Amino acid sequence: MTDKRDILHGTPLMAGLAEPLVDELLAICQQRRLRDGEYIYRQGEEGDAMYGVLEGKIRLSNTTREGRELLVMLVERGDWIGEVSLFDGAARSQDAYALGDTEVLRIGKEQLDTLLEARPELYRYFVPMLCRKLRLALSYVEATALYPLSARLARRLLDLHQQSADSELHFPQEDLAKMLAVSRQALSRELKRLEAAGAVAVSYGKLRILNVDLLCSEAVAG
Amino acid sequence: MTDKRDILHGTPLMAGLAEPLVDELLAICQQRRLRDGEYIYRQGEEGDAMYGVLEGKIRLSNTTREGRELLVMLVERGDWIGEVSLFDGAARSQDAYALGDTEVLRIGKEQLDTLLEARPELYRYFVPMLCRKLRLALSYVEATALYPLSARLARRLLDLHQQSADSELHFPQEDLAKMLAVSRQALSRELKRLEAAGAVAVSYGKLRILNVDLLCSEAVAG
DNA sequence: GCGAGTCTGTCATCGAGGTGACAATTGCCA
DNA sequence: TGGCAATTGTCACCTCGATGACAGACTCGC
Repeated sequence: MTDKRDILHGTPLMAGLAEPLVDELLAICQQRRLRDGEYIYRQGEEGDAMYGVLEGKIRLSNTTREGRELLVMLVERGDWIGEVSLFDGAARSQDAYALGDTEVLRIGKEQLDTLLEARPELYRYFVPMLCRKLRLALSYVEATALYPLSARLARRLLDLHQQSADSELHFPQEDLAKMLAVSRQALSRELKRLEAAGAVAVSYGKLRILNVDLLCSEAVAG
Repeated sequence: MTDKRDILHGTPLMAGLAEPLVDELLAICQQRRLRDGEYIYRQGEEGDAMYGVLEGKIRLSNTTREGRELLVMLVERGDWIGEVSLFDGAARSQDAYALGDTEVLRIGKEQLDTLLEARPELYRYFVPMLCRKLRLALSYVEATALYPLSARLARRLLDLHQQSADSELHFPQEDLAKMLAVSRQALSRELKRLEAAGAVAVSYGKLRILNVDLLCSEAVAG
């Protein structure tokens, strides 16, 4: 229970939420356990709830009819997803599914609406969260449109490095490729380049950031 | 003055704002006239105000050191920009400059903060606005990553068609190319294709949407 | 310790779209 | 009306990254 509490007013979103509000939020949360690969929602569905990650990871992705996939975001402990559909009433814009066994908090639309009605001051705590996501999305738009793979990779590595506050990134190159929407082969080539330059160390199923400054200079090289 | 009033609680954002709040917002707005090409702010600067368009257009764009430009958004009457930097305190993520003679409302950071302090219920009206921008940005990320130029163009034309509620789009192909971050030549070729198919009519400095259904089918074609 | 499945490195081939160049067209203004 | 700048159409050439194929490396479970 202190667990849930930490999630709610720790980490990025809802930071600084007043204690009584945390309680009221906790009161409308249901805890749910998901098995690896289990879907939370799918693109195009109605949005009936938002979810916060307690433990494990959630993949947010878009997939084309032909099966090409874009990994929009790896959602980790303390992040919330699905709130946009609750606010604007429009359909889910991505698929969301668990990566490994995962524990989430679920807040249903009705309960949230009721709480927001009673406590409109809660709205303000969603603002920083939306701003953060908007900035992230805009930076992806910019990077994809204007910079070559080498720079985009460096940027993304820096993002991931900062986000997880860990120099070890644990996922296959395939996933990183899907984040950048490039082929695994092209990604592998770029990683080798970065490794040769001493910026990262690549090994089976993970990679380590060695030199942040080097990555920064790669990130701006045109 | 009724003018400003209409902008504030008309069009997409802050719709449904209660009358007294509109008054208080109007009270902290300064009206400003901009000449063609005049910059409102530049990428990397501190954000000290947000702006709403009364008349004319604002271009939001990212530019690389080498001069390649991405036209993130054409901001029109009733839209607001620059609010994200006020909320999160981080730097401007795009350049913003007037396209033609333009009239804007400016709300300074201090005044907004004061008003938000006094009237925290105002926060909730920013939420739909942020959601809308986030969805738009995510749809661009998705489209750029997963779909070929032909589909992205069709989607963008549909977006612009809906946004301006006008079947005539008045800007050179060069601008449309910068929105999609492709070369003018490639865009021209695609437009010719669409014209041959009867979806649009292309002429000097403008184009007309003729067949929305046709564009829709282009938009999903892999 | 062995085999199956996963992950990584590398190659040849191909296509979408960038680049540079140039002609044709249109609008605008003197 | 004539000239100039902006816009558009089109072409040849090139580059980046996709694709498909395959071999080697690593893990994990039996």
